[in-house]
Amino acid sequence: MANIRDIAKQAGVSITTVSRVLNDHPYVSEEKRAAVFRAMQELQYRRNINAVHLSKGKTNMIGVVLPTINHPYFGELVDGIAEAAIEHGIQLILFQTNYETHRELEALEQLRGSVVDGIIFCSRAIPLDMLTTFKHDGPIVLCEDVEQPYFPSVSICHEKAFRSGLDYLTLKGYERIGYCIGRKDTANSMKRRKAYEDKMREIGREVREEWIFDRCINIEDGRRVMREYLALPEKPDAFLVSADQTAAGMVHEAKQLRVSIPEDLAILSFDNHPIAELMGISTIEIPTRELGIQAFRTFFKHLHDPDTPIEKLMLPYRLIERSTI
Amino acid sequence: MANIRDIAKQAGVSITTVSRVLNDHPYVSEEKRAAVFRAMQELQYRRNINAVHLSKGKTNMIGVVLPTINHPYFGELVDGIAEAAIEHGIQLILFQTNYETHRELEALEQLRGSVVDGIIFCSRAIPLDMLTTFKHDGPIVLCEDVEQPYFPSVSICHEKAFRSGLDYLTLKGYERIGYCIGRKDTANSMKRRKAYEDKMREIGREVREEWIFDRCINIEDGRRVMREYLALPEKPDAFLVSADQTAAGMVHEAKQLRVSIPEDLAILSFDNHPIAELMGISTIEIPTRELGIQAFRTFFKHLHDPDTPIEKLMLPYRLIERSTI
DNA sequence: TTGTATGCGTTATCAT
DNA sequence: ATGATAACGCATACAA
Repeated sequence: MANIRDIAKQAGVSITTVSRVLNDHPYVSEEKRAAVFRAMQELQYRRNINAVHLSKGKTNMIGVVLPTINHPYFGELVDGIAEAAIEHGIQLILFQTNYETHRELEALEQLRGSVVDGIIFCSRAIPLDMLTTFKHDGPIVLCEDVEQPYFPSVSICHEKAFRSGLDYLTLKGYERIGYCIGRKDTANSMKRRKAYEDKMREIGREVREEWIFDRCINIEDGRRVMREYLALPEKPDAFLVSADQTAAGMVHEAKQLRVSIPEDLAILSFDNHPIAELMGISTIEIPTRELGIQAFRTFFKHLHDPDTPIEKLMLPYRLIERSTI
Repeated sequence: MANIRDIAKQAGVSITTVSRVLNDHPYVSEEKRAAVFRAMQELQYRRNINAVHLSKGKTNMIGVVLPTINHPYFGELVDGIAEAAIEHGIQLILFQTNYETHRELEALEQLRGSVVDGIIFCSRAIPLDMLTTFKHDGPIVLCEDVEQPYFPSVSICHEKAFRSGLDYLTLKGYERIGYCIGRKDTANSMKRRKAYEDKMREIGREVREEWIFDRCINIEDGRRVMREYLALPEKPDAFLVSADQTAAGMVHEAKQLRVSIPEDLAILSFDNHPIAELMGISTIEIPTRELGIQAFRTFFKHLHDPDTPIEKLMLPYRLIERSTI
């Protein structure tokens, strides 16, 4: 592979001049510029980007941390991030954590080792105080509804959204309400629990732990919930479900188990991914793709101006009525 | 940021010794090793991986080229690739092409510029002869059923699979068969067309261009096909559809348009993604995730032994009967 | 077992 | 407008 030195020799100019041509600097005569281009052509020159990275101390890459890419929510989110990133010539490097915190730490080490210029956490499992350790290694953006002054974040207001869902359910006459969340310990889930507890208090119902289902992320989880629902001595009459995928699994399993939806059990979920429309699931739309776009924009602002104020950006959600309520 | 030199000074050893400790080389006395570790601790040392990359001429990163990550097929494929990659400490960098060839070229330039050690094409649009130009810049693996001696590939045998689908349809009494494919010009699609033409000849039916639908990838495409189907003066009685997503859109739109499936129209699709089960779609399962795993393994073999013979790996498919036939 | 010297390919600084 | 040279941070052949 020809390098910048070979080009310089071939074109009869200095290395510096070649570098100037490479980087569109002014102050290069047309003749020399042409000579450099010719030499690059002849020698099939490609610049070694690792050398650029080392020299500049930047890579134009951003780390994207998520549990799995194979899920509509993260697929849409990354799609949004990628769309915004490509406009600025920034590449995405993927860190699939499978919910393991040590994988998140690996990603952070990459930030510290300047393999990436920054990180967007699509989902976070490691404690915030551990994260703050990496605060000065580059911009970190969170996609979650969490109270903290250290990192910018982008999300919907999960507490409000969950509350809206509960309001809608009670408005429709349901009061024996259970719910499903992804991971009990995430910020988003804690917000939801708070909304739930508040609402139960408001309508004079008690919180029933056996009506709360944890680890509900994909379709199979929904099936499991439905089977467990059936075994419940006292059953809820409605479920608020934090992901369309899970709701889809519930609806499908309900059909097998001859549970009528919404007669026996009403379901309201979140996301409004394509599957929700296909299966007629009532849901609260989360602008996932837009979330990704905004997450990147936020990252980019902080990348170029580290003094950008830490903001918590909230995007709107909206309820979509279909036939599971 | 402290560098290797600072550590050497602090620990009172040479740079080489530090490097040896860093890379787990033998022949370092315990005292010095300890001293180095202590210095690294004290100075909060992290090694700059870009420097490692430059020095080694490798990055331990692999480029993954695909049109969009936000689609179950590519989601599963990447999931498989990632699973295998992580075992070998290799990172994924994502190139979303949106089906634009210049984006694929950008990815290839990154290979040439040694930003990535190799590339897996989950979907390819640029011509093969252009691709061969990059043959010596690093291993390139294709996930398509294409005849060529230059690159290893991993796929199912689309011609046979499509033929199986057609056989099954005719066995069930359908002969007025149309089909949907993703992109007319891909290798996979051309294989399918061949299978279709052969079968039509075999059963004495002519190929009807208006029964062939191009650009069928996602759900919305399926809706479109269904509407166009309804406007057809003469209608097929069955469709072979190259993606569950599209089939799902068709089934959903059919319901709206009061077309009975399978009475008015039978549908057999490919993939067996979760949505196929949820919607009861008969489909031919493609082991997408396994495809990804094998694609990575193939890449990895070629990375470490460039003389590995170029192979075309074929994975099995299987038909799953549900209720759209 | 340890260290010296050199290379990796580019950018940046400072002269001229 | 152009060029010589010093970083950038690490790995490694070679010497000791």
